[in-house]
Amino acid sequence: MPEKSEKNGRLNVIASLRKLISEGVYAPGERLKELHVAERLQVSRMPVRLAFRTLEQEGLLQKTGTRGYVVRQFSEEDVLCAVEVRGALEGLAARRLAEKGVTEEVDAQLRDCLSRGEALLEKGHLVKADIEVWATLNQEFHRAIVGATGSRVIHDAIARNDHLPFASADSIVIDDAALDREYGKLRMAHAQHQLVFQALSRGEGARAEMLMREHAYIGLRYGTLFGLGEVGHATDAK
Amino acid sequence: MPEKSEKNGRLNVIASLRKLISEGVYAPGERLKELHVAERLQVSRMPVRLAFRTLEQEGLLQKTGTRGYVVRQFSEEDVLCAVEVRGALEGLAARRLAEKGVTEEVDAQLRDCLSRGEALLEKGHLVKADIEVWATLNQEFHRAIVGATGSRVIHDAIARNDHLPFASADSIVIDDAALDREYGKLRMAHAQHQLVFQALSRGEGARAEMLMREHAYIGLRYGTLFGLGEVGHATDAK
DNA sequence: AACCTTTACTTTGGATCCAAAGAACAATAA
DNA sequence: TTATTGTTCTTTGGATCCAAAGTAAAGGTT
Repeated sequence: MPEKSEKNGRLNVIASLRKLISEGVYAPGERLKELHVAERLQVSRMPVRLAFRTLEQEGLLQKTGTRGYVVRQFSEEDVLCAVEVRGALEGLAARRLAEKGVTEEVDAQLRDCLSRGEALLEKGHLVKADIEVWATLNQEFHRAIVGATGSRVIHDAIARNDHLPFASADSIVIDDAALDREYGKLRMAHAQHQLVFQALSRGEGARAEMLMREHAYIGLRYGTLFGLGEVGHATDAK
Repeated sequence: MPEKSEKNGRLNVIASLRKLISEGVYAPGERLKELHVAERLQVSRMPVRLAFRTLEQEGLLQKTGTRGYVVRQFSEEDVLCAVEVRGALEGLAARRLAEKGVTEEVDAQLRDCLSRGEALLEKGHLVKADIEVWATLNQEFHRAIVGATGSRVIHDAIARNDHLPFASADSIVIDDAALDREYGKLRMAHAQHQLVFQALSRGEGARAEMLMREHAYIGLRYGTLFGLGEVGHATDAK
């Protein structure tokens, strides 16, 4: 049972349902009934209906022709496509930012992200908590760039495509081998961030775009990056 | 008062509201109240609430911090961004299709669109009805390409970004000068379609992508294309 | 007279009730 | 025995009611 918001004691039905789906409680392909979900979340059917509609537009649910919703299932190709879509859009954002010029504030933000990433790398290895640190860091870096373009249209377009279940970092299994892989992936991602930052600073729009598009592929599990096997979950949040 | 659906006598609240907004009945920046809209459309507040949520995700409405929704207003830069977003995504679709290879069925579809475009051009001038013919034709061409990629993820990403009010062709003023401009624009668009088709047929992915991205800009009013003045409405639907 | 507090009203979000559409099942006829 | 039709039940969509939160206004106090 998901916890309610402290602020008003209300349950965020959308978030809860999204969680249930990404946890696999509602399996891909499964039919979702309003009443069933409502009872499970202890709310009435109305907020569930609203949530269904939202999640449909996010792409998590699919309206069946006749009636009702079904949990959408994603193929490996879907994952790759989602990554490419994100790359295309963030690439667009990067190009615009480079052409527009990086303000001092954004420059400082990005530099901060990079130095924090540097600090993480210097330790030479990762512990479990570092994963979360990196996720936040990475998110900040990307958000800063997208935000700095100043275009809500682009920002929203990216946000709208960032709801697929494999875009969450929750499902990483953390053992030593995984930490090693993560470390390698982190090194790569950090290097790419540096390059993107360089291109942005120099105002090299086309290069910034290209680098950002390439960078998106790191969302696929590192180690399977070049073979594209086993791409069930990406870990490069946002 | 919008007409109800013949099928079940029900009113499509989302479509009606979208129409009201694009017609300017609800002006950009205006606060939208559930009750007010409900009374205007002669429905209860519930479907309006559903519609608000949908239209918010489409980007037509904006949730204000405190409460309520506001009709979103789009700047000229927003229009340009939306065009570039579409270009980026359709470019992606075109590249994928080229790399995957065009099936005979899709090849036939595209050829059909091209020959119908050719027929339209051969007349040497346009009449009012031709505008609609071209709009359909153009839509078919783009839909065929996006559909042929076989990726719902990409398809949906494009669909989600195709709801902005300026993406509709309704607002073209049709006088002789406008028809002349449309004819010129049509020639250009047709030529671009031909090039895209060529690249697709040859399996030239990068080129197809580039051409498609460029083609997106024709969504801005032709004649103001190079100066980017007066870009309030685009006419290249879908 | 200005500011703070309290109260009333506006507006949104949630719950329950009702109607209609679709699906499943059963019964009857061929 | 199978197919078709009618009936019942499930499930969704809409309407109305209720509660809570936020806003505005009015009155009191300093």
